This record gives sequence, structure tokens and C-alpha cells, in this order.
Amino acid sequence: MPSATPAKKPYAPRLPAAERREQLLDAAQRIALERGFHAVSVDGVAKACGVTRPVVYGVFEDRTAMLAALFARGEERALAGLARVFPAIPGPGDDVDPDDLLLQGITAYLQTVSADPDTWRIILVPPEGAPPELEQRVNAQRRVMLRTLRGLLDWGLPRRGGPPVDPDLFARAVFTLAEGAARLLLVDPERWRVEQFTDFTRTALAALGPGVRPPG
Amino acid sequence: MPSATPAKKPYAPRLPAAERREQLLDAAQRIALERGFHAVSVDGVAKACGVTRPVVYGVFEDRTAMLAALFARGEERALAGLARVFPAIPGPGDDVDPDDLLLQGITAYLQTVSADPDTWRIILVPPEGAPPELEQRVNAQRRVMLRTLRGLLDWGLPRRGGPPVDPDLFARAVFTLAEGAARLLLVDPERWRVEQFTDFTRTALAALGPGVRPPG
DNA sequence: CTGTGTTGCTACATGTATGTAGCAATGAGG
DNA sequence: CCTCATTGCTACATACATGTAGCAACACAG
Repeated sequence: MPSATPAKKPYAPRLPAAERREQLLDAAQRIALERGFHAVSVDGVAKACGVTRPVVYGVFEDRTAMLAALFARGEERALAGLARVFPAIPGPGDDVDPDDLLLQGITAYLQTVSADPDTWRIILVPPEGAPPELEQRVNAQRRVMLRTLRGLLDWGLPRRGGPPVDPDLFARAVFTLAEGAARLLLVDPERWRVEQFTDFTRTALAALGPGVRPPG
Repeated sequence: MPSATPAKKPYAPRLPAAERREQLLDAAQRIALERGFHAVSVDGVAKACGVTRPVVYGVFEDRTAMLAALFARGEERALAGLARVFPAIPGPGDDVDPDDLLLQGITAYLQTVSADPDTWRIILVPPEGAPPELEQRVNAQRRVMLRTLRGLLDWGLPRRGGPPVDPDLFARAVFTLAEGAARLLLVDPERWRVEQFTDFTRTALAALGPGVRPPG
């Protein structure tokens, strides 16, 4: 019969620093998604790993550094996925339909988001209490993506003809709608499928202006 | 950072409860917009009004109630402005162009937002640290607006002809784009004008499908 | 001038999270 | 079996915001 008085914590399994670090970041991300960033306390993350606070401070300078590491890891993963979304601008010899290019880009984006939902939830549906650094990092990448998209549209819009839309606003609209679709996929994955959005996009593009080039 | 309230140590001007309440809410909103909701502490709000904490507790039950009051006031103001945005669904006798209806609604929405930017910044660009209750209230109103918009589109889409778009997704797309435009107006009012978005919308609508009904 | 209630202030008690110092357990190598 | 660097734990000190109790100043009625 164990004496109940001391109530000492049994030793948690010992891990090398690198593994512990990943485990802590996984826990921090899970807590952030489930209960918001305010719940991502050093103590909370430690407890979630069955460990105490000093262990966390052995890996990260402080709470801010821990969150920064979480964002850095997320950014890295997101950018790795995005590499396939933006195609290179086709050269003069290439025979590419601008509408197909856009449609494939959007599809690739939505599939990328669906393939790593937790990473993208942090970015596109940030949980309560997200520190300002997160929004700054995300917005910085948004600007990069928007510029890239704008470059592709500057190539594609004159080639497909169609209405004389403001290319800047058109780029922003496409971007906003793509993120909106991604949010729906992330928030209610049971209800939405990537194809619904690609179908909608295809219909909308077909209806816009002179339409898709005739095949052949 | 001007403190705007010189009287610190000596007695602050005495105010009746109702006036004090408005003053405290104004201060809370200003702090939230400038430094985020985490800076909206009972102490911070009190200091901003040149007053001490117990004065705040004399008006609001606690910090949560103070924020709830701020959100309630903002919701009230926003809904008052929105009353003019959504027109009634035209009857069989009325001769209304669906595209005009949509264009006027979007214009009215963007003008409403521009007319009371601070209220709408809380809603559309919530500062850091916003409590979950805010998002819940805003999302509840979003659902109402989306349903209303959907009703109007169910009336208008068959009347204007055009591509066979999914009406639900189309309503969401319009809503998302309108909020995106409003965000641009709020975040960078120097750069953006309502007309840029109405022009864009007009061009896009004109390009979509069979186009505007011929006049006459 | 002088009561008298209202409004605001000082001071305290509490709760929660951060970050640190020093001790204890573990387990691989001799 | 013993050594000892590594890893984790207990306990403390600190900071900050909340919420409360009781006192002090003001303004107006008489």
C-alpha cells in the first residue's frame, strides 16, 4: 500500500534535446488549436508532455521564443508545400492556357492546405490570443504570394482577353477567394471538397470575358 | 503616445454613471485599436480616463462585462448602419435590375464601413487578443447577412441569366470579396476609395454571363 | 456654514503565470 | 558495482492584473 503523503511526480522518460523540442512544439501547436494561444503557457506545454517547466526552459529561452519556434516551423512547412503552387511564368515558346494555369494553381493551393490542415489552421484561422508576430510573418508571406500572383496575371490576362479589369484588384480578389475557400476547407472539412471550388472557378473563368481558348 | 488626461493624482472630474460609462467604453475601444485587447485592462481603461480601478468596477461588473458592453455597443452601431445595405426582395411588379441591386448593396456596405471605421475595425480587423465572444457575435451576424444575401441572389441570379454558378458559393464569394474590400478600406484608407471597388464590381458583373439587361 | 450622500482614492488580498536556483534521479561507461 | 554527466524535479522569488474594503474629498441642500 503506497503512502499517499509525498505525492511526488514520477520521472518522465528522458529525451535528448532535439526530440524533446519537437515534442514540445507539437504539444504547443495542439494546445493552440484546441484552446487558443492563451492556453499555450510554459506550464501547460510542459504538463502536456508529462514534464515540468524547467525542462521547457532548458529547450527554449522563454515563452516568446517557444512560440517563435512554433511559427518558424509552421512557416517552413507551409512554404515547402507552396513551392508547387506557383508555376514559373511560361516562356514565349510554351503553349499554356492562362485559365488552366490559374485553375491548376488554385487546385494545388487547396490541396496543399488540405494535406497539412493543422499547419494551415494556425496561418488561416489563427486561434484566439495569437501574438502579433504571427500576423506579421503571415502578412509578409502574403505580400510575397500576392506579388507572385500578380506577375502571373500580368502574363496571363492580356493573353486570354476578357474584361478590362484592374489587374491589381483582380489579383487581390483571386487571392482573397482562394484563402476564403481554404478557410472553409479547414473549418468544415466534412462539408467541403476541393472539387467544389475548382468547379466553381472553372465555371467563373469560362463565363468571364471571351472565355477559354477553343481546343486544337 | 499622448496620455490626453493630465489630471492624475488630484481628484478627477466627477461624472454621472451614464457619461462615465460612455467615456470608459470610448477609452476601451481606443486602447483596443491602438494596442490590442490585451492592453484593455481595467487599470488601463481607468488610467486612460484619469480615474482609478474602483471607478470602473462601479460601472461594470468586471472586465468581461466591460468588453461585452463594448461589443454590444459596436454591434448596435454596425447593425444600424447595415439596415440600408440589404434591400427588400423586389416584388413581381417592380422593375429592378439584379446587377444594379447588387452593385448598390456593395456600394452601400462599403460606404457604411467607411463612415464608422473604428466600429468596423473591431469587427473586420479585430485587434490582437480579442476574446472569443467577439468572434462568436460577429460570426452569428455574418450568418444572418449571408442568408439575406443568398435570398437576394436566389431572386436575382435566374433573372439575369449568366453562367450556372453554385448559388451558395456565389453568395459566399460576393460576401468574402465585400469584406475583403472593406478591410482594405479600413487598413489603408489613404490608398483605397469606394469607387475603385464599385468600378471593379461593375466591370466584373458586366463581363459575367449575358450581361446587363438592355435598357428600355 | 454645515450636514450628508455621492464619487473617487489608497491599500490590501488573491490568483495565476513567469523565470530561476539548487537538488535528485537516471543510466551509460569504466 | 561505482562514477558522473545528463536530464528532470521541487521550491522559491517575482510580476502583474483582478477584485474588494474602507477612507477621503467634493458639491449641494438647508
